[in-house]
Amino acid sequence: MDLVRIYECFCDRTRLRILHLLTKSPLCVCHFEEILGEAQVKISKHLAYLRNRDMVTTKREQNWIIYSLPARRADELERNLECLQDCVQTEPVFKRDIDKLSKLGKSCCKPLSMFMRGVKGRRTNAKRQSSVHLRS
Amino acid sequence: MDLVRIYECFCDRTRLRILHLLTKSPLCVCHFEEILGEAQVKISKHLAYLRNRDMVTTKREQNWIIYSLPARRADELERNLECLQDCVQTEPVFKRDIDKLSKLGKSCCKPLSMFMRGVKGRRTNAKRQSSVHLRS
DNA sequence: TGCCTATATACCTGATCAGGTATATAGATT
DNA sequence: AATCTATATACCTGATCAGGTATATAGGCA
Repeated sequence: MDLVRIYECFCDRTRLRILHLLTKSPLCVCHFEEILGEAQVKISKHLAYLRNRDMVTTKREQNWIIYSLPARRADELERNLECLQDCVQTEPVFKRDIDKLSKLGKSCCKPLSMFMRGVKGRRTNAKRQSSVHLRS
Repeated sequence: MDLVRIYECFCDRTRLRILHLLTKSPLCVCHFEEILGEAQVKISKHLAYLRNRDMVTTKREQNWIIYSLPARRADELERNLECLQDCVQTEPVFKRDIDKLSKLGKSCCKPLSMFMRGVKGRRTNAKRQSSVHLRS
């Protein structure tokens, strides 16, 4: 995977928040709308941007399209996602996003736990992933 | 330092190569021209971009402007520079740049070793210095 | 003084992008 | 079948950007 491509995906705040959230859990568009507080079209277009660059994968679950990080990630991507998780601590908005994520519950479409079936985090961030309680 | 700003600086290949080189050594514009094989104006404009975002600092040394990474770097920047150094191994162009860097010698302006010590009063005997030692 | 060298900047063009409004589409539901 | 819901896309605008050409500038030097 092209390094510059990764940074292009990282260099917009909305996309960075989306990717950061995805390191914690697969999510559908309405989750992002809810957590980021942004219009559907804006979320949708950033997701398309990421999808076009193989930065996220999708699957349909009834009415919803669930976005995930790809199961197999190039080393560079994995490293940068880890770096991102270390770096966001200095910027409150990312923490707030995670907060909202853990409080989502059933406020929007399906309980998150549904989306996580058959999705496992990868080695290094498995620990981090479990630090957010996603039970509905 | 704003995370997104960092990624904006990283998301162009020329800038990424410049920053990667700077993790090894301070360099002047003609060094970049030589190593990257790009026109002066292109290098200069990317350096200005980085300078405007406090990603690099400059000092004048006789005829040359020496670019360095800032001495004190925000945690996020430092982490991402380290991550970059880990990541570039998959892309040959970065390795080639470092190769060229170590072979620069006197082919262009001053021996690198000059730039690496914070000299101010050494103009008169600077010319005698011939050997190049690169921090790796 | 005036020229030289290294570097910066002004200006132009075409590309990409972010965000908005309006509309389309695919699958689910009735 | 028609309709509803979640999501995607077409189209528009203004901003930023990359790269090119031409020119400016600052300091060193003859």
